[in-house]
Amino acid sequence: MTSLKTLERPLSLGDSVYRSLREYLRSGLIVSGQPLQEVDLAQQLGVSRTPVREALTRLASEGLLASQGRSFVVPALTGRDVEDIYELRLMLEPEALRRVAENIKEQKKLLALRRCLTEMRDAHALDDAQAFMTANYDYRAAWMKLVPNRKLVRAIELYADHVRYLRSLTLDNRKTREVVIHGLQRLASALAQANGAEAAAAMRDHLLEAKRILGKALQARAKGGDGDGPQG
Amino acid sequence: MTSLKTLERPLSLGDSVYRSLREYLRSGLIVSGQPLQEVDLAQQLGVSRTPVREALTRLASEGLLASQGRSFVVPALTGRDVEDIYELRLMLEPEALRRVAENIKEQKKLLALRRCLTEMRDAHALDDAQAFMTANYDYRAAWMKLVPNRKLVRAIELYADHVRYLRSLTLDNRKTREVVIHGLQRLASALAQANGAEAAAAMRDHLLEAKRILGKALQARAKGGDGDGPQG
DNA sequence: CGGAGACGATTTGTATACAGTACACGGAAT
DNA sequence: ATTCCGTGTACTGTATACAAATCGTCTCCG
Repeated sequence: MTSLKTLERPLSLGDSVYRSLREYLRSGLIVSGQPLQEVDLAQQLGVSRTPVREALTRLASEGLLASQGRSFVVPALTGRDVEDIYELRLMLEPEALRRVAENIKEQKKLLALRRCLTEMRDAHALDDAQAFMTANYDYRAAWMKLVPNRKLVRAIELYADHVRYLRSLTLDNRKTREVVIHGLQRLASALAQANGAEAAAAMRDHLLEAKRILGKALQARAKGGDGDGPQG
Repeated sequence: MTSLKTLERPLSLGDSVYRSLREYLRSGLIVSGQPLQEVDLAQQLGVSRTPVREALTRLASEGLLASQGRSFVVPALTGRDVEDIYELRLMLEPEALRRVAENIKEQKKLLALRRCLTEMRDAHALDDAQAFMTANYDYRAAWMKLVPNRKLVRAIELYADHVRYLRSLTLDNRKTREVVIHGLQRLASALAQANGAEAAAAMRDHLLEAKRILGKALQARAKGGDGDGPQG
C-alpha cells in the first residue's frame, strides 16, 4: 500500500458548530450588527456553550469574527479592507497558478477544472446566478487542490472567503458573468499548455477585473445606503 | 482629545495561556514528541483545562499545532515545509517592504529601525548571539508596524514564526550575522530613500540568503541526526 | 509461544454550575 | 428635566463533573 487517506472520524460537536457558523458567515446569513451570544447560538444549534465557544474562538482567530467588548461580532468590511484583501490576493493567487501550471504532470488533473467551466457556462445560459456562483467556487477549489505549496494554500484561504459573499453583488449581472467565464477560460487554457507566465497573467487580470467591478458595485450600494461600508 | 488608545483589559486566563504556550513554542522550549496533554499543561500553568483547551484550539487553528488522533502535537517541520514557507515569504515580504518604502511620510518612523540595527551591531561586536536574535526580531517588528496593509501583515505573521526558532541554528555563526547586518542595512537605506524597488530587492536577497544558509545548516544537522527532518 | 479479546486506566469531548463583571434601567436628588 | 448613583439582570470567564472513547496491558485460549 502506498498512502492511505486518514479516515475522517465522526467530527466533534466543536467542529460541527465551527463549520455551521463558518458557512452561515460565508453565505451572509449571519450579518454584522447583533453581537453573537453564546447561549443564543447554543440553544439554536442544540448544544451547550462549550463547543460554541470553541467555534467562536477559532473563527475569531481566523479573522472571521472580531472581539468587541467581551463578545464577538461579525466585523464590517470597510472599503479599505476590500482593497487590502485584493492587494494580498494579487500577490498570492497569480503566483500560485504559475506553480500549478509548472507542475501539471497529466492533463487528467485539469478535467475537474473543465467540468466546472462547463457548469458555469450552463448556469449562465440558464441565467441561474446561484448555480453560477457554486460552479465558480468549485472551479476555485479545483485549482487550489493543484497548488503544490500547502502553506500558500492556507494563506490564500485566510482571506479569500472574506469577500466571498460580496461577489453575489456582482455575479447577478449577466455581463459580469460573461467576463468571468472568459477570464477563467483563458486561465484554463494557460494551465493546459503548462504556461506559467500566462496562467499568472490570466489570474492577475481576472482579479483586477473582479476588484474593479466589485468596487463599482460597492460604490453604488454606498450611495443608496448609510455609507459606512459595504456591510451593514 | 483626538484618539485614545483602548486600554487593555486585564487579559483573561485563556489569553494568558495562549501567549505563554506560543512563546514556549517559538523559543523551542516545547518540542515535538510528547503529545500536549491538557491536564498536564493545566497543572503546570495552575489553571483548569478550559483556558488551556481554548489556547490549544487557537494555536492549532493558526497551524502552530497539529491534531494527531485526539490530542495536539507540535508538528515537525520537514525540509519541504521550510521550502514552502520561504516561497511564501518571498511572495509577501518584499512586496510589503515596497509598500512601506512608498508610504514613508516622515523619516522619524525609521528611527526605531535604525536603533535596532545599532543594537544588532553592538550584539555582534560582543558576540552575543541571543541579543542579536532579539534585536533582529525587533527590527522585523519595527518594519512590520509600518506596513499599511493589515491583512498582509496577518498573512506574513501566519508563517514567519514557524521558522523562527530555527534561525538560532544559523545566527550562532559570526559570518552569518555579518551577512544579515549587511542585508538589513541595505534595506534600511532603501527605506530611507523611499525606494520601493530597491527595498523589495533587498528583502528578496535577504530571504534568499537566509534560506540558503538555513538549508545548509539543516542538511548538516540531518547528517548527524536521524534524518527525518529538522525538528526532532 | 503467539495472538486476540476484554478490562481498566487515562485522556479527550461536552455539559453544567458558579463567579465576576459590565451594562441597562430606574429612582432620587439637584 | 437631567444627571448621577445604585441595584438588578444578563452575559461571559472559569472550574469541575460526567460521558465517551482510545490505548495499553493482562490473561486466556489456540
